[in-house]
Amino acid sequence: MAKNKKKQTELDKIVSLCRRRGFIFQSSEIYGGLNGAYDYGPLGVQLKNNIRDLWWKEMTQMHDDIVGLDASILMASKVWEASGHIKNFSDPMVDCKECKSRFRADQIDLEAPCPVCGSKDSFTEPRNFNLMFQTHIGANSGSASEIYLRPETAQGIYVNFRNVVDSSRVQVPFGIAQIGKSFRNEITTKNFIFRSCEFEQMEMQFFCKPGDDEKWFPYWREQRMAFYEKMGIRMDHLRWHQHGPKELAFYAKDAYDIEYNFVEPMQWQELEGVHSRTDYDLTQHSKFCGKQQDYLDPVTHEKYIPYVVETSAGLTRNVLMALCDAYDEEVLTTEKGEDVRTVLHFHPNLAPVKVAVLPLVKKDGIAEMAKELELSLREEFSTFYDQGGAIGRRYRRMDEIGTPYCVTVDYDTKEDNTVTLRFRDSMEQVRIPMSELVATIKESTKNYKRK
RNA sequence: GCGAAAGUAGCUCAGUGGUAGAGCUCCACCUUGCCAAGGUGGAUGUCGCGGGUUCAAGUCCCGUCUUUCGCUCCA
Repeated sequence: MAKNKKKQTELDKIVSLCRRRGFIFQSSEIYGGLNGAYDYGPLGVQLKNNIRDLWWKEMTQMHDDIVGLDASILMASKVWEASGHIKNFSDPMVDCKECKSRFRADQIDLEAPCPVCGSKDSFTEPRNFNLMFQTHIGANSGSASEIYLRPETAQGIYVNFRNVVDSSRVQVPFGIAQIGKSFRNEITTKNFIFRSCEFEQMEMQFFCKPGDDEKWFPYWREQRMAFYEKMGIRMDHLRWHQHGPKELAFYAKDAYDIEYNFVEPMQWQELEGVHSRTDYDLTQHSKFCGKQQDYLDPVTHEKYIPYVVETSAGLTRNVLMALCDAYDEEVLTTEKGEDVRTVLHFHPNLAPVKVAVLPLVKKDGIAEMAKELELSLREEFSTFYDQGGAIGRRYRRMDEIGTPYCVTVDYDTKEDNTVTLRFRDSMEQVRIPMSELVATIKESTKNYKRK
């Protein structure tokens, strides 16, 4: 009978909103659901695509020293041997038979008593947990055909380093950007889409001369943080976390994470990593494939294996961050009493629906006029037309999915071709000629500042 | 994967072995001249899934899947 009466956390509310309004659903829900996998609904996929497009534009279009790539998810198993994933992603684990606690075999003394319950000789034999998804390529399932779904996108870039250098007329220093899915057999999935088995990464590997990484590493840290400011994220919710010696991966020279202060109960969690990876990856691939993955400087004729500065952001995590950052419940005092307005303060560039067109009433040709206006705006913006229910109710529905602009057509529109433009954050409205709508919305988007 | 708790309409929940419920949402029509909750009508469920006990199971038992919290891990 003891019901789960724990109060709903901020994250619970966001999960609920995502489901209710069609942002994010659990995978395979009609079959009871699949742990750690999520489906993006009509609004969710648009939000995700908007973030993805902003990142891609920022990294490739705005930096002429970065080129794009889309590598295959399936790669030769040798890639993962070279990268160290096969060795390092298989953590041998032991369980205590008494208290059922689980430990990494390499992190505890197997001869000592269990650190949790103190039982002696209670550990199971170490067992491997490979965090990489494994499958077989080809019809035969022999060990020769064993293959993995990539656990990170970075290796797809490293193994194409020579291809890009040989075909693109790029010169070091330059970067390769890639967006794509990665897969990890996480033991525990947690916090909604924050950690899932299938996730999307937005990565850029910047190749530079050894030593120059000292310059590029701070440069990219600054660039990446500036990106979030452009996205309209509240900057007091972002911070840097530098990896201490113990956190640092064995190959990394230095590593910073951008952390975001997610809503309760998550708080500060990693959003993106900016890591200095030295020549580790290219050196490893040189060894394993037998071909030097090096670079010949056409000017100085120096030959070297470049150092790498990596920016690696989770697209999936960015979606959750955008939702958390935007989510707000405003208490409004109206004539009818107190009213709570749920609103997503997305930057207009992120909002899945940018402009809603609403007829004030359905009759007297108002609806037809509004529909026509909506059609004319489609070329410029993602639009939504809604004629159902009271006008205030329709505004609130748009607030809840983060639509920044609502355009209302009324009787005056028939007379003088003006419409009301209503702003989501301030709830203010201005009366403008229809002909100025596109320019006004674009201008407002450009100057958008999160309250 | 281990331990604990939970799963009933799109959402929040009531229903303690005897015909499946409420409020909100949603849809249609009316009303509505700019910020939710006005009127009338309507739709929605293999009570997570599978098995068992019983004349009878949403309710009791077992398994399973999912969710939440801890352990472990992490872009």
